[in-house]
Amino acid sequence: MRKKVTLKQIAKELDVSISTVSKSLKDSHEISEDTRQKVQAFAKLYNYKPNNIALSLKNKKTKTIGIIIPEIVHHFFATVISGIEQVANENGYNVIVCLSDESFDKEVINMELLANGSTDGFILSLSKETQQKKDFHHIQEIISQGMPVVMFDRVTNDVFCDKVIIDDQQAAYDAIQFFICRGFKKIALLTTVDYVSVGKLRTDGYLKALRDNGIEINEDLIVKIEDIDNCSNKIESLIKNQEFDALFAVNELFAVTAIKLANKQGKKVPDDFSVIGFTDGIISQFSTPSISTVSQNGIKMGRKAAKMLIDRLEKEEEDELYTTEIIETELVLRESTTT
Amino acid sequence: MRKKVTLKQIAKELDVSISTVSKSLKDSHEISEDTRQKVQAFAKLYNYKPNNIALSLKNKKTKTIGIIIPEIVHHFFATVISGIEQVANENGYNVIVCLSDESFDKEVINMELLANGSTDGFILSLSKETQQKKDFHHIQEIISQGMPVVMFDRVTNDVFCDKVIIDDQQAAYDAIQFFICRGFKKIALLTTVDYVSVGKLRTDGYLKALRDNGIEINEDLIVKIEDIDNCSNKIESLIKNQEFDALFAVNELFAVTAIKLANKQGKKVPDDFSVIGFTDGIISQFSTPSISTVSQNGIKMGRKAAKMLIDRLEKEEEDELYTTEIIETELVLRESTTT
DNA sequence: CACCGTAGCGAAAACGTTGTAGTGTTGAAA
DNA sequence: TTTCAACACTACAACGTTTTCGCTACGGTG
Repeated sequence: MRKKVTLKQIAKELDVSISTVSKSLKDSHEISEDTRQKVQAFAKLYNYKPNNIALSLKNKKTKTIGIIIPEIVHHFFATVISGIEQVANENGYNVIVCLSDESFDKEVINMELLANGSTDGFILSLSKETQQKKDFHHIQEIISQGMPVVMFDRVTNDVFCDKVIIDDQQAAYDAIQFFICRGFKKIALLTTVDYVSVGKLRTDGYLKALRDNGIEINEDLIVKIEDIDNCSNKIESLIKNQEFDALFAVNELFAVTAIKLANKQGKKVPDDFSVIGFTDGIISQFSTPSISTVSQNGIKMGRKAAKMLIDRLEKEEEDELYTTEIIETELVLRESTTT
Repeated sequence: MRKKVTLKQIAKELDVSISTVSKSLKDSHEISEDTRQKVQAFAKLYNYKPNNIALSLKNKKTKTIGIIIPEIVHHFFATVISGIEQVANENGYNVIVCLSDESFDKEVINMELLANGSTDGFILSLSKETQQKKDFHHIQEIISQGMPVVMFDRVTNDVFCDKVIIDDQQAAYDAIQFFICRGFKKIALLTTVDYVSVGKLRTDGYLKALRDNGIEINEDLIVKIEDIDNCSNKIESLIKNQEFDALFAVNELFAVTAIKLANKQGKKVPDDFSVIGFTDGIISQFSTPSISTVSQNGIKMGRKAAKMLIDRLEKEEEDELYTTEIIETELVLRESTTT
């Protein structure tokens, strides 16, 4: 086994001081041509690479970004990570990923763990439980220690930091507006319970669009789903008992589930009603019919978030001017809407 | 801004030595009750937490696992990460994720970067390019430095280390056997080019099953796809020009694409032909018809891989006895196969 | 009074690195 | 002959932690 070689070992072997080795490898002009070459040759031979941990300790910089997300088995979050990783990589940063599993405690523990020297900053999306509790002291604490934080998608106004979001309300509004322009008036909504910030915003957009067009809001057409795993009966009863010509779902899982349940009842999308979902994931793309959707562009969100964080990390004077970037969404039309 | 407090600062503040502070916080009996309490109270007040980097440097352990995968926007890999993270978390480890983007160079660079002190070990799945080049020196190098490596899914026999795989050949064999038992004899295959190890193995399983059942192999029914983005014409011509009653695809993307293209030509799955895919991803679950598939259980693979790595990390005597764990697969039957 | 055990604390080394501040030698200018 | 700059190199501190070893003072024992 060939263990990693250190400066000290090289120094000992060549009978020079550690400083000389360090400087030689950095091509310092303080060191004679001769010694430099000797050291460099030796270092190359033994494949010397500086120890990151030692560098981190010395420089008080880890070149590592901490990512805290609710879960990774979720196409949107995976794309965001992908975007973050791209920019991180371009700038010589690594990413360390922690999953909160939608749990407040895990979110807190993970953040505190990473904050003790492991990362230079955070990019995070709040867990459901955190959003419900509205307890953000762990994030406040970390920010107050001077560690930059960028929040994305599931954010809160209670914390001052950089944020990257989409305009959820506007995006939902646009989707509904699209329906209305197509002549649909009875528009159903599949949404989450209100404490999920993005669900709430998308619901607001739905409501606003209806109101702006003078369409009466029918509470019977609005289904709020707490748990995706047993929502079937609620959706089924909507499809069976209510009359509507279009359906807007705040995520693609709701959308595809609705389509499947409609099929079971002999109703066809888009013939019997049109569907627009949210989040441009794999499901929307590959389901039959493929689903029209509000595309969130996770890659772009991730890239933007990483850029904001790194920008803040690399300029020394820290300003308190936090910005909120809004990533534009796009209505991607597919087979689930009639044209 | 309240910067993180260090032992030194506490020591100075309380006018004792650093050692005393350290020992007090560790409840050492060397320190008087009085001093201990004073120090602990102060530390709590200022929310002292030991610096991970300093600990890593001292202990030569980072409690971090490096994960190198081809891409993250891929349900299977995401589930594996999720599994790894679970076990890592249970054992006080963090995970640092690097994406190779299927590029050999990125794989090498990322590994070398992380190997310089950032991680205690690696869990990795080979990039396509690496499999093609068959160049594994970067992995060998890291293993020879005494850093444990666990490979999963896309592995190679040329490297000696722990591995977690599924029995790709057997799984494919079983799927084909299932078709044959149902009376299907003309079975088409959508697979990858041969250098992708898992694609090759699954193809082998297909061939073996046919041979074992005395069914002649018809090369016209085998389509090898290099690039998913422009494979449509190949698949279309298969569906149009060849006659077959069942189709086996080595991943779910191929499977769903085939179904969609069949629909376009007025053929229906499973009425015109049955389909079995590979990888139990979201697509298979939610497409219409939902797709029967060989489930890989990424979570289990991830958990197993993490367990193997951590086991090796936590026992000091290092043995050279590497094992290869085989995660059992499961044939999940859905709507794309007739019963 | 000499010796010893011990309670309570501190000094210092170590992990691997970098950068600043020396140190000693040489050769040339004054 | 003295002075001084240039050269080539080394010592040391620092990052934050843990741990071993050592020191001091005090009380008890013979």
